Formats: sequence, C-alpha cells, structure tokens
Amino acid sequence: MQQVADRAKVSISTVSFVVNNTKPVTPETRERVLQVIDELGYRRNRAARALASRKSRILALIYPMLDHRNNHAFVESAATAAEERGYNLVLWPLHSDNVTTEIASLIEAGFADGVLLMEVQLDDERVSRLREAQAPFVLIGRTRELAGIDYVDIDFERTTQTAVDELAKLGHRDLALVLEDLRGTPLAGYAPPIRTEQAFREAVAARGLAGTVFHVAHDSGSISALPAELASSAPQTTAIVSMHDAASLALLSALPRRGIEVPRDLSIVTIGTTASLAALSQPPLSTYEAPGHVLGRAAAEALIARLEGRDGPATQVLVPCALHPGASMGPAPARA
Amino acid sequence: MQQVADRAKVSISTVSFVVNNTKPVTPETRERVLQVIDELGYRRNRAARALASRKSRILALIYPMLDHRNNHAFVESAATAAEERGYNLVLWPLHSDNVTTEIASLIEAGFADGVLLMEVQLDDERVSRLREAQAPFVLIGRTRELAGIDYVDIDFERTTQTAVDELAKLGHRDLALVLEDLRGTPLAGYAPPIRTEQAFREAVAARGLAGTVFHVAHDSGSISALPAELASSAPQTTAIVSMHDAASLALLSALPRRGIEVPRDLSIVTIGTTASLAALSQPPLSTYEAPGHVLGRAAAEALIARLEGRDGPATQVLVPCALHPGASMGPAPARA
DNA sequence: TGGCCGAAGTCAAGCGCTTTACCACAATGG
DNA sequence: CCATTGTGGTAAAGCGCTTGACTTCGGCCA
Repeated sequence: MQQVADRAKVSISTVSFVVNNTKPVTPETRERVLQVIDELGYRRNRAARALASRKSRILALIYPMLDHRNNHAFVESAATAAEERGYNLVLWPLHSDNVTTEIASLIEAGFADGVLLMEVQLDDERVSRLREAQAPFVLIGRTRELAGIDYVDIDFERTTQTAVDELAKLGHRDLALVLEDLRGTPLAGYAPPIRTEQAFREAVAARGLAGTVFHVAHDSGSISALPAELASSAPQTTAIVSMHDAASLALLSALPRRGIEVPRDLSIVTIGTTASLAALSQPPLSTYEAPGHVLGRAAAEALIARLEGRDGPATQVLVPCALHPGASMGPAPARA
Repeated sequence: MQQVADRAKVSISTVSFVVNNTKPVTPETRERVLQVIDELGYRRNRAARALASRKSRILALIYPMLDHRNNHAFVESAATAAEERGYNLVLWPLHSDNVTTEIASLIEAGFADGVLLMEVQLDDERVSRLREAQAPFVLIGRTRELAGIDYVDIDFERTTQTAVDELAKLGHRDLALVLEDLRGTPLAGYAPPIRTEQAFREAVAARGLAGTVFHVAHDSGSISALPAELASSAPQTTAIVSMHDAASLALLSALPRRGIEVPRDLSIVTIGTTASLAALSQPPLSTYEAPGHVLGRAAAEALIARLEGRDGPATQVLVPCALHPGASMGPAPARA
C-alpha cells in the first residue's frame, strides 16, 4: 500500500479511500491510484483489513446439515452471493454439546461477522443462543416464534395449497400426504413437514376433499410397506402429495406391479425436492421444486444488509415452490 | 491479552507462548495463565493472529462443484477435519473466466493458506495455475500428470476390478458398463468415468469375459432409451456395472416391464454412489460406495501437513469403494 | 479585505497479536 | 572459579491496514 501511495504521489490513506470508496477523492487522483494499483498488482490484505476495521467479512454457515438432499443449492448460492459482496462463507461445524460457547466465540473472537443457520427446528436452541449472544444472523427456515427475526424460507403453506388446488382442478377428491416420520431422529421438530401437514389438512378440509396423512420412517422396511398400507387404509386415493423422496420413488416403482399406473390411475406430486432427484425416476416426478438458489442468495444478502447497518424491519421472505411438471400428475380417473 | 498478562503477572509474550505452545513455559506459569484465561473468558482474535503470523488458517475449497450428487461428504468431512486442527474451510467460487488472477489473489492476498480442489479433470487448467502460483494445494481426484502432486482419490481402477471379479465369481460372463456421457458438458474430461472405462476394459479382457460399454447422456430421453438399447446391442448381458445413477434407477424400474427381474435375470451394481441414493430404489442397489468422508478428511489433513512444513514426499492416497450390499446383485442365471 | 466554509488530502494512532532479540540466572564442566 | 550453556521469561518491533483528527487551499460572501 505504501508503494502504491508513493508511486501515485498520494498518502497511504488516500489509497485506502480509493479502494474502499469510503471518502470522496477527485477523479484524477482516483484514476492515478487505480492505475498504479493495476501496474503493481496490489491487493489489499484481508487480515490487516479485518484487524483494523474490526470486520472479518466472513459469514459462518452453521452445520451439520443433517438433511443431505436439498442443501447444496442453499449453500452454493449463499457462498456466491457473499463473494459478490466481498464476503466469504465458511462452513462452521457446530457440535451440539457446547452450542453456547461455540456460538459466542464465533462472533466474539471476531472470526465471523454473522451467521447463517439452516435446518431450523420449530423451537431451536441455536436460535435462542444466537439472540443471547447478540450475533447477527439469518435463518434459512423458520422457528415458531418469529418476531423480529430475519429469515428466508420456503412457503410450504402456499405450496401445499397450490398443490391441492391443482389436484382438485384435475378432478381428484381423495388425496394422501406422505411425510417423513422424524420422531426419534435429530431432526424431530424440523419445521417443514409439520407446517406442510397442517396446511394440507386445512386445505383439504376447506375444499371438502378427503385427505389421509401417512408418516413413513426412513428405513427401507417402512418405505416398502407403504404401497400396501395405502391400498388397505386409503384405497380410494387418486393423488399423493409427498415430501418423502425415498417413498415417492418406491411408490413409483411398486405401484405398477399392483396394476396401478402412474399417472393414469394415481397421481404423485412431490414438494420441496430438487429437479435432479425428480428426473431420476420413470416417469419423472412432477415436483414443486425447492427454490434453493433463490433462498440461499436471499439469506446471504439479508445478512450482509444487517451487517452493513441497514437496520429497518426484519427481512422475512417466503418463496413458494414452483411446479416442475414431470409426468407423474394427471387427471383423476373416472370414479368407480 | 494484556489483561490476562497483567492478572497472571507475566508478560504478554508469555501468554502468547502458552496459548500457542510455541516456547517452553514452566508448568506453574502455564497453569496460572490458563486459569486466568478461563476466568476472563479470553479468546485470541483471529484477524490479529493472522496478521502477525502471516497465516490465515483458512483453507479454500474451490467450487463450482458441478457434480451435485456425491460432494456433500467430501466437503463436510474436510470442514470438520480442518476445524479440529484450528483451520476453517471457506467455499471459494471460482469463475472460469479469470482462473489465473483469482487463484493468485487468493493466496497472495493472504486470504487462504492453501487450496482444496475437487472434480479434477484429467488435464486441469486450475492445477497448472495453482502450481504456477506456488499455492499449496491438494486434489480430491487426480490429473493425468501426478509427479509431486498431493492428492487423495477414489481408486476407481481397483474398485472396478473388484466389481468385475465379484460378478465373475457369481458366474457372470457377459458384462456391461454404463457411464455418463459428458461430452459437451463442463465436466468433459472428468477423470472418474475415463479411468473406470479403461479399468473395465482391461479387467474383462484379462478374465476372458465379454464387456460392452454404454455412454449415456444425462437427458431423460437417452436414459429411457437405454433398456431397449441394451436389449438390442448386448442382449446376453447378465450384469451391469453402472456409474450413472439416473440410468441405474431407470433400469431398475424399466427392466421388470420387459420381463427381466433384478437380480434374478440381471444384476446391477453401481460404483461411486452414496448409500442414501442406493437406498432410494426397490430393490436397493448394490453399490460400491464412494468413501467421501474418508477422502475429505484425508485431503484436509494432507493440506494442513503441507502448510505446517512437514514437506517430505507427496501424499498420494487411493481409497477403493467398499461394497454396500443392497439387493440388486446375484448369481448369473443359468445360460440359455 | 477578511473570515468562513467545504472539499481533498495527510497524519498518526491504533487494531491484537507473533516473534526475534535479548536478559537474568542457575547449572555445568574444565 | 570462570567461561559456557541452557532455561524461563521480557521487551519491543512490527504485521498491513482503517479512521478520526487535522491541515491546506481555493472560493465565496458580507
């Protein structure tokens, strides 16, 4: 920086003002400085910058991310959005045994300026800790209590309503919802299936449709038992809304053997999956695709906005899933 | 730090020597310092540390990670291993247009101490740039030219041989290999399918078996055409080795409709997939599972070792995939 | 004409550590 | 008994920036 200053015949401070755009500088001076910077290949040192400004320009993304399927997009787009604004995203492994200490040290030790938290539970200890520690944070997801909290999340309620509407429009009167049974897993209390179940029950009730809910554990036994269970406890079902990927695929391959063709006899539509997963099946699943990239970016941007002092009201963004057509959804069969 | 020093009645340097274990200190003094640190809840500031020591203790993981399926494990375990050693992993989006500048600045600007590179192509520009920039780096994957390069990778050659052996042992004489056709994609030149194809051809030749290779593009059309193509161009095939997840699942659901039961009439075994993907199908796929966690960790550890001066010979680690049984592999049917 | 003002720059004091040189002292050996 | 070596500790010079206080100077108004 000193070299740049000397060569451009200005002070070191002026160089700083130029590279940071932090105080007005006459166009000529600025031009001169920028040119010298270019000639010399100068790059400012992040550590020194962080030390002097007391800002690390690092966002911590807390993991473990237990749900391995749909997180890629969030992470990737958050990292990109951060980078575009001069921040960087680090993966922060949070061990559940000492959440409090770790969160405090993360911020207090000046390592990260703010935190991104995914896979939020309805009542999430980590959120309470973040508030206590006064750490700037943004959720990708929602807790039960939302006052004053910045979050971006999938609009499961609206997506579910849309899906039910769409199916109703196709003539379906008997729907089923398939959810992952998370009891006893670390993800018990994970909000999306809970919100979706409630939205589903309300939606079918409001429209006078029948709706059965199946909670299916993640093990192969429970999954392969589903088709039989469906046939016995809700045989008149003509459309399934599924948030359980393994179950969706299992249904798709098991039903034909029972003489049920998809989508001729039964429609299946999934919620919150990725298009690439949907494409793995035959026929490709009709999917309300999780807007991962949009949300990851929105979260990073919201956090940075907070960090840079635009305080205003909380950012609270809900994005519904968009329908990725596929070929597993069709009109209801003529009623027996 | 000054406060700690005062209260422990030592100099600030001694505190530093204690927290970093960087110069001998008598047990009593050390104890005293550590206790004060605990009382005061002192945590050293990363930015200051980085500035003074000229080490950021940050590893950059270059992405885009184009292959979205199996990367999670690498990333996660690398981040964890780094954290255990006082390093952190940041996601570094590398735009292909200015690879050279970006890689240079990454290291020169002191942001990261070293680089982890995934999804390596056989001839990879980024690797050349990293060498030129004298950046410490470790590959997860392998280029063609390997002299003096640190890498950890899946041992596709050995895994393929093992798979072929296993199938031969089950009586299969007519094998097929299904690969993703990556021509025209950003991943053209991606090493794993190339190495696997070669290993497969050699393995079947060495054992006097028949082996047909199918290159299947990623689009739904090509994938759903595969069963027919298989039937017409290699009808006697009794075992398929697949590195193409979508194709594996498609085969599994399409073959029964052609009267071919898996594994009774045809065995399918996949290479380099994750167990969770394998579990999505019915029957669950028999899989040589990618050792993602092992490799991510090994890569981070190798990089840190380099950074901390243990220079010695290059770390070159190959880990074969282990068989995750599943239920899609069985003895060859009696020959017609 | 003098006083005032704003705009463009400069000065210099840190930011919170690491690390090299150095010091005091005790033990050791010839 | 003195020189040598080793041991535990301190002093202080940075690391490369940011930033608030200060200077300079030309214009403008009364």
